[in-house]
Amino acid sequence: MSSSDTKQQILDAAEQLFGEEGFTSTSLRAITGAAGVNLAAVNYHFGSKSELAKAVISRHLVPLNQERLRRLDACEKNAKGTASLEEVVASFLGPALDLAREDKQTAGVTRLLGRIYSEQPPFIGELFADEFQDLVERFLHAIEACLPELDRSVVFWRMHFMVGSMAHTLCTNNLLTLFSSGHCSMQDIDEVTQQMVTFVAAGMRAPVISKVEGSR
Amino acid sequence: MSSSDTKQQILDAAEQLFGEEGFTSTSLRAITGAAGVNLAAVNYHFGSKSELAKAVISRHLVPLNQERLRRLDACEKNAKGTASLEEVVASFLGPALDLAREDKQTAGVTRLLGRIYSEQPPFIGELFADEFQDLVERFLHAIEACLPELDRSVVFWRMHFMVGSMAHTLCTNNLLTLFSSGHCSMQDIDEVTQQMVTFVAAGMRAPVISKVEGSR
DNA sequence: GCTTGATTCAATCGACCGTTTGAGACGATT
DNA sequence: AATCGTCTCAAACGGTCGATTGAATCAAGC
Repeated sequence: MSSSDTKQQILDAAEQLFGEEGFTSTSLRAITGAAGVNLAAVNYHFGSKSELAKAVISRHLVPLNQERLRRLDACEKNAKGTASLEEVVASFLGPALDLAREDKQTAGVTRLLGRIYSEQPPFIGELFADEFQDLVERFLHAIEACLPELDRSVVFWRMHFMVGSMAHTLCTNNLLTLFSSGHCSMQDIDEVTQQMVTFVAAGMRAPVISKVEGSR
Repeated sequence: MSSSDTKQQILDAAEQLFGEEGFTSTSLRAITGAAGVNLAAVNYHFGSKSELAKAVISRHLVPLNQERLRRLDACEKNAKGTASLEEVVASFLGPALDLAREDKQTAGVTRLLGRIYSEQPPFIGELFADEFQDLVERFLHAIEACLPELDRSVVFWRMHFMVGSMAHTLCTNNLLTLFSSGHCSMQDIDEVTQQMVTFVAAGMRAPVISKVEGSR
């Protein structure tokens, strides 16, 4: 077994188990056991459990965010300037839901990516600074271009709600299946994407309530 | 120190630490240390760490869901039948955000309640069956009454997105403050509530895209 | 003042944790 | 054939974990 084989086996097993049980609840012994490699291999190849977790997340998060920007570029280019709000929202949400497509049975990556927001191991902070700063700025401007009448702070809030809808769907879709007695599931990713884009775009377009009216 | 004093100290400390660090990352020694009680007191008063977690969550979740239903009843009664969509949505979101009001500095309950969806300790399953089944049904019917043209499955999805926006805001609002360079924060809960209700209600009202149009 | 039940306490249990070690296996290079 | 990195392995390290024990403490009832 070559070096890279072992690294891949560890990454695959860790991704699965981190997604199922969370970061702290998953032991290196469980990971190496599932991967069929020696316990010491994690520290040899990755240095520590935290570095392994970073590697697991980056492996999918970096290409995901690249694809988001690629799709945003594409639809801005098509529109020769300002893309439609639905296209912008779909550029953000679509690639994330696409990850759930191949992942339907195991739900490893899906749950993991949905969970990175609410977990807060020490390494999460730097991850956001590295991977999300540019992304947020690009999408902020794209949405502002679609909705010029909105204050920037309102756009921030609505982007926050968009991320919440996505993250919640990625990591707790089984809950919805339970409550809906099976009527709603992640079987048809295209349908989920359409539902989410429709909801979020409409929420983004909501007229702002003036402060005077809101507080009387 | 009386028996109930010790129980309260433990509940308070556990709530705070579970919210900050998560369930598995928080040790009984950290909890009893912060509470100023003996380590064995947790197992004596609650039986186990899991039972303690259930008690911590129920202490706030049960009154929260009661308040939601109380507010829903109130606005349905005022409207003599069908309440407005904004009122229904506010009945669900308002009480949750109100918890963040007293909690601004410590963020114990807030983060904890936002996290119960994405964490999945073994006891979470029964918790949903016990505490959420009725609630979901009541709000489902209230929303369906406001939006009779929507399929039930669409209403389920949109309720799911509403819960996602709320949970994400409860447990990761510091992230939004970071990205928005401090322009958005949870300082003014009334404003956050209004932002969220506006967004969610507009998302709920979105016209459904017909399947034919969506797939061509 | 003694008894009784409820509570607190220090000490300890076995299990599991992440990490480290040093010896061996393997393949490529000389 | 000997050498040298790269990698794997069993074993062990010191610590922390949740849970339990049995003795000490306390308050209330008689």
